[in-house]
Amino acid sequence: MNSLFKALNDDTRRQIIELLKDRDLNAGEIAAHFEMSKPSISHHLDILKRAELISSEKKGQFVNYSLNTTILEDLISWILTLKNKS
Amino acid sequence: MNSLFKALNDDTRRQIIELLKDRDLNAGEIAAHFEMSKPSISHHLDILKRAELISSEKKGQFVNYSLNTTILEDLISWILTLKNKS
DNA sequence: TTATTATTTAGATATTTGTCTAATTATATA
DNA sequence: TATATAATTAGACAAATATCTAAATAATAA
Repeated sequence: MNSLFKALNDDTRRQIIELLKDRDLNAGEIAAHFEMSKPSISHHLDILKRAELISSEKKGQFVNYSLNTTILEDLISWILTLKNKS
Repeated sequence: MNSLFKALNDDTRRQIIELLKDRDLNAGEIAAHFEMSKPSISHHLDILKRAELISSEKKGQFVNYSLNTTILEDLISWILTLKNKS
């Protein structure tokens, strides 16, 4: 869960997640949405990947990224245990 | 949401939240669960409070803290919008 | 093969964060 | 009033983080 919370604790990364909600995008397309340099975006993608929030697949020169919502189940479960006070 | 994600991005703070899930505790009781100094715990409590994850009430010398799950609704909503790809 | 494009890696740097000790504030009690 | 207890604030410092530019890697196209 540590890497998950870490990954979510950044506005740029949350925006990337929301971009990928609509459709898969390659690294360049993602970077185009931000004023930040490509290496910085690459770094954010790496953190999201480590948290398993996104996955990547190389297609020729491009690297396609897609959202991975499975890991969010764990987060929801954790939140729900808090809400159901025992 | 920024302060919420920030607050959740720390193991000690998540443990504090889980402690408060069971029952309200004062600052000293919370600190007793950790090896960390009281000022550090106080600092964590402040961050949790700013995120509205906990609230505090002074009772004599003591300050009682209690969990505030209302704010977690927003988090769940955000997660759910990600899961329902549009 | 050479040049171009897409992406990541490496290394530097400023900012943020978590932690500590010492000092302060506020309340309770002898 | 003087002392003890609970908690926070202040200030310092090391570690982590986000960002940048320059260099490296990989694939495509001339």
